[in-house]
Amino acid sequence: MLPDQLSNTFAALADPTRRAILARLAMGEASVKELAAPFEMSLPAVSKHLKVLERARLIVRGRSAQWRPCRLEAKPLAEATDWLEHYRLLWEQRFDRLDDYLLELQNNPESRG
Amino acid sequence: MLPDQLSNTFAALADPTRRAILARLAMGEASVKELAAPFEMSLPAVSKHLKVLERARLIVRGRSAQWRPCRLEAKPLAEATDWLEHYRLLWEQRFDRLDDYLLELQNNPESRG
DNA sequence: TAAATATTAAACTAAATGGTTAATTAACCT
DNA sequence: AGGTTAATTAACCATTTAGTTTAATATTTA
Repeated sequence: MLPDQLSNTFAALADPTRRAILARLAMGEASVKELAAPFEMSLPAVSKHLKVLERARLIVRGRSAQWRPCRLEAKPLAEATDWLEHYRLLWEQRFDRLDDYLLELQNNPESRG
Repeated sequence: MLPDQLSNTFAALADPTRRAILARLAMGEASVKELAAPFEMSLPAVSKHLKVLERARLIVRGRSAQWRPCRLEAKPLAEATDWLEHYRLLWEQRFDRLDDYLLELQNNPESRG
């Protein structure tokens, strides 16, 4: 299946290096070298991670002399957050109902059925 | 790198079939066959998706005769949501600051620098 | 023009993913 | 015991992923 935006976003988030890069970019633009600094892996490896983030549209890259500064793109991340938030509500509803049931059971054990 | 919980969670979410399964499970427990029904793929394929969800601890499986009902496990999903929410705040802060700056620039163009 | 810096491309490898079909296990029902 | 239903395992395949090292490209600076 050709992956949709949401799948690409979650796949991009499924790697600690890429999440750290996004966290850094939340502080503002940075060059590839700056982004690579905290990691032990090679520069091409970081470059590949950036390409993954770019293909998933989580970052955009500018150009300034020999640097290619990266900038966060918030929208797809917001969509992923929304998806999770939406289902969070459903799960919590379910747990609320379960809580209600357990509470009712305590107060009125005969209502069980 | 051996993947952490958060990476496993996002990786599990990076597939539309698995997200649909989670959405279904938000409505309540279901058997493998029930979960497989909406999809065109084979049962073993769905079984594998469930194994991915189980390994990522997004679901737990019970046992009842020949059925193995699946149930949603909310906690890791909540952690993923929290991660995104946390950074959502940072991004939005940044955009707020940018808005402020652009607004100030309009009102007082000489403040640029 | 030549050297240095920043970044990507190429070629390779090992492991993981997502799917298939066929066979197997486990529990139920006659 | 034998058949049916539910689900997993096994064996296989193609593609993707995450990393490596080496080489190439682009831009600034001396």
